[in-house]
Amino acid sequence: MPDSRKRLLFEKQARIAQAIGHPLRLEIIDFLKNGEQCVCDIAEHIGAERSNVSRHLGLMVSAGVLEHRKEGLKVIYRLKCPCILDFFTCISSVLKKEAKESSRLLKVLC
Amino acid sequence: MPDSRKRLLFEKQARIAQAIGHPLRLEIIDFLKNGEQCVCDIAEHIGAERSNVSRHLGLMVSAGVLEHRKEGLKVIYRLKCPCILDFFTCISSVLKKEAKESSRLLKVLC
DNA sequence: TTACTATATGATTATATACTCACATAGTAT
DNA sequence: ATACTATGTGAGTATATAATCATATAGTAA
Repeated sequence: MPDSRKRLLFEKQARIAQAIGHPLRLEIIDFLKNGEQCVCDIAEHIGAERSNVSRHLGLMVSAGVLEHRKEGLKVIYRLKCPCILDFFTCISSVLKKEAKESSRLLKVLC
Repeated sequence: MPDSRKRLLFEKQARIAQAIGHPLRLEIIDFLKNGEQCVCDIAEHIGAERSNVSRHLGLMVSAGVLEHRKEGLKVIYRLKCPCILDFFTCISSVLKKEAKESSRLLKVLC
């Protein structure tokens, strides 16, 4: 793979990682794992302003993480690919590794 | 799980996702998958300023993605957990999904 | 000691992101 | 038509991030 193409790929990948790299957005993704939801229900669930939630949703759509459809007045968002949930598994491995280290350190100190 | 604890978890997870959400940092992680490297070799490989690379590395260490050790003058960085590489698999799934859609759209247009 | 190398970091600037408020739009209901 | 609701977006502000340059530190070698 040529260098310029590789760089473009890293940029695309970074965009996706960035799109999920925010606590509210992760909470939204976690909420949507059980099925599609409209903006106002998402906003209520995570306890944030609708306009703010709307922006976060737009960002995730443009990053290719979510997709949406209209239903009357409401706009319904859903995960574009359930594979995005693998992120949680992957992140958990990193956090577990960290937690193990902390507990090991704690044992040495006590 | 109580709400405050859940929020804290999302923040920790977001920090990790953010730590890999940058093209240069992804390139560094990709470079380190084959083994540990010192700062200057990393900087040369990705073609960026050492001071800049040093900051990116520090950021990833504090997010728990990398760890480092000293060896003489050099500081050697490595992946703290190879599981971070699963991110690439996960991201690829999202990108593939997107690519499939684009090609389907293209077929309709031509 | 001095000279050199690798790395980290303070200070600065530029840019990006997050959030809020106010308003516009679109659909629904009366 | 008016009134209402859900959503999106412009404008502004605050904060975070990225990059660069200059400098400091730490180890090496002469």
